[in-house]
Amino acid sequence: MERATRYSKKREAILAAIQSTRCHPSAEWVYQRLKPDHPDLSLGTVYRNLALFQANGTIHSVGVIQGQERFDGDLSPHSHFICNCCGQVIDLPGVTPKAGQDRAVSRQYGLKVQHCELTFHGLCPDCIQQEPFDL
Amino acid sequence: MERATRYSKKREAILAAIQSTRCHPSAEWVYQRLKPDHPDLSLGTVYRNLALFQANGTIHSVGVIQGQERFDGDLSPHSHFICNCCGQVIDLPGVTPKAGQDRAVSRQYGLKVQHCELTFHGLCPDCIQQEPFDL
DNA sequence: CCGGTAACAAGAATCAATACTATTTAAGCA
DNA sequence: TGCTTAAATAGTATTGATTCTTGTTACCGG
Repeated sequence: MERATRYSKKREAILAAIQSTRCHPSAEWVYQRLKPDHPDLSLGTVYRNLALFQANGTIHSVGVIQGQERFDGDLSPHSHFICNCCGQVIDLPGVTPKAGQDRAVSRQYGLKVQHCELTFHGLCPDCIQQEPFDL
Repeated sequence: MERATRYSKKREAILAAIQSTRCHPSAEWVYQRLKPDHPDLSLGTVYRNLALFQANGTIHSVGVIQGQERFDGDLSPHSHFICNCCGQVIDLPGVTPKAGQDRAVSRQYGLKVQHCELTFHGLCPDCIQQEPFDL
């Protein structure tokens, strides 16, 4: 009684788009990116497939930034920095939570931890320059 | 040339509502909570003041969960667990990132880290029971 | 080739969040 | 206390990301 997932060219293109960029795209970004090669692509299809990829763990959500959900196709352990000013997301490879912390939390609180994320917020190099005064 | 911030009974009530609960409320929750005592409260006022509190660091955002932004009036260092099933947020007091990691990231990447958060995702005790099969 | 169904496009609907405008009210001062 | 004025608000309209609906297309097994 498995729900089959058929092959689809659009779905493949959507996944490829996410996995081939480091910019942590939104649904709209993916849509605009694929539009030229897939003129009949629908925004709804992008949303549907992003949800699908997220559900089966193929991609992760970085969270909602300035009103739009942002995704990440890089599953290697790393953290993110999010600029409070421009909304840019920067990868922080090698930056991770304490080892075993997820398991410790699961045990201590009776939870089933499936994912753990460490996120930093502040100003990116570009925005630091444009902010003459502090904070 | 400072922009004065006048006293406002509604604003005080909104802050009190957030600080007096452990449920990490949304704007809508605060609105419904205060409605009985403040029949003429406007949802816009709730949003405006939540943004104000967030801007001056009186409250923090937990992030957007199931389409609604959730807030936290507890500024003590702690982390959160978010249930992927019911959206409940559970406090994890004492659970923190590695000490000094924010400063290390700032230095290493030339960023200005203002805030750092560690978040766990998975199933809460209630939802574990209702999920007979894994994940 | 045919029937069943996943995937899809297009557009409508939803709804959290924001913007707008007229009104109310806090705060300083005579 | 009464006056002034700009912040704060209520109420309503609007926005915009996301989801849903409907009818169509295309893949797959038989």
